[in-house]
Amino acid sequence: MPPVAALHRHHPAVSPIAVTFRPAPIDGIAMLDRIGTVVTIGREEPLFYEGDGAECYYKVVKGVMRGCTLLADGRRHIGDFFLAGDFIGLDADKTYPFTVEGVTDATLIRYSRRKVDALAAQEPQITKCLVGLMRNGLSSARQRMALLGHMTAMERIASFLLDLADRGDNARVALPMTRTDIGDYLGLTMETVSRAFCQLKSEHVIQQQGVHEVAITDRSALEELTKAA
Amino acid sequence: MPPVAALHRHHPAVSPIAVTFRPAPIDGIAMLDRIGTVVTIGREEPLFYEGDGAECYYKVVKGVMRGCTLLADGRRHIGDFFLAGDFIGLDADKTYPFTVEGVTDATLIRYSRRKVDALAAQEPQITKCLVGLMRNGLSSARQRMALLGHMTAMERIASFLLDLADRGDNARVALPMTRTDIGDYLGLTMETVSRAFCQLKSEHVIQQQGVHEVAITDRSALEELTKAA
DNA sequence: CGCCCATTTGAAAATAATCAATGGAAGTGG
DNA sequence: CCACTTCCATTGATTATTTTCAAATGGGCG
Repeated sequence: MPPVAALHRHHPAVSPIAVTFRPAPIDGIAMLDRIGTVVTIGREEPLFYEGDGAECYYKVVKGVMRGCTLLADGRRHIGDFFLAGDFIGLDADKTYPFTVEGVTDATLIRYSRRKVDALAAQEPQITKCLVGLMRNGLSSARQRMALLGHMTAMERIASFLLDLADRGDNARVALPMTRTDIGDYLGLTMETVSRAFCQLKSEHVIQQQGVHEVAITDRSALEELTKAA
Repeated sequence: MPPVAALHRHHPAVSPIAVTFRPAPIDGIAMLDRIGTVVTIGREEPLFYEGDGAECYYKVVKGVMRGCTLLADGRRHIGDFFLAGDFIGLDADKTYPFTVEGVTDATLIRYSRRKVDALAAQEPQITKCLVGLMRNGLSSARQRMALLGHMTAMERIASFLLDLADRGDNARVALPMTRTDIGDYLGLTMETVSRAFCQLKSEHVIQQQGVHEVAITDRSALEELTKAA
């Protein structure tokens, strides 16, 4: 149930307070898009590195990105997968706290933070909107902590699949990332991830169309597995 | 290294933009305090429950609070310990996403959200301040995910102790919460927590003055143990 | 002073990690 | 277009860590 990616979900349209007359109420994100520019990133290509000056926000339009940090002992932690609609960088202070790379080829919109701040100063809707996105990020972070702290391998995988299912073609789930990526995201090894998938397959809960796509054939069974959270 | 509690740290004084003349620049939090009221909570007493309408923010003045959720299988997850200076409820949308209870007797300041919003509409500093606090929350949530996903029991305990040490009397650490609380916070069982403490004690890394206070005698050893993150 | 609850300690069981080898798919270069 | 190479995924066996179950200890509070 914990949403896969943090800073997304255009939350239920902000109530349009008509301070000045305007042809139609404009959503905060729509306003942002006016100052955005398009960026494309290739598979395994970095968008920015941990420690880089955080000068921009990004929104994923197409493809999947991952945010990861290298731990002191060489292990890699994936903090988030960013799917279409997700925002990247809202939580950065002066510098980005993690590296972001393309899991697939991807298209993003880049928003200069300077410009966003300027716009936000005029349009309180923008700020409201960004704060809402951050709230969502905190909410999903909280759920993921419960997952990482208290769930078994199978429960984590089940949650992960349901999250992805809820964000796309319910039932047909794309898994563009590697098993290692999934492991680094869920706090498991690649082998454990693989075994969990195989078990779900053998129990006819999912079907696999190649390694990077699964069909959920028994959603309720998956939901049962996440009952721990 | 992951900060124990999320929404705190009066961040480096916001640059005072003198829009109108004012005797002295007033920090966002100081402005907030004017509309706050004091609340006291006893040990094991709830401040609010998960699902309650989120009508207030709180700041801890004295004592320790915990934010917890009950998982579907009966297990309990502690999302955060809130220490003096920490804010509670900033991440709530319509309702509080977790129950908050006193670990010790505690004193808090309650801020009506309605009033805060009204004040924030006039004073952009307030919003900046709140956004900064949320950013800190996201930052610590991220670090805690890495901890829960990738660290061993001993590494988690070491991180936890260092976090607490960094927030108080460096070296003399108060542990008002039970071993079970710590376990529910770190994703471990009470027994594992106890064993880790005992091992640290036997290795002369810490000393115990009763169950609820430890003295760090070898900080660098603790830091070494967290090298995984 | 005695009871109760949290903590500590011990032993057994379960879960996931690690080590190791095989299988397969995608991409490269001839 | 095919063969080769490389990387990723799967599978198996073993090991390590943590949980679970159980019992004993000890401190704090009435």
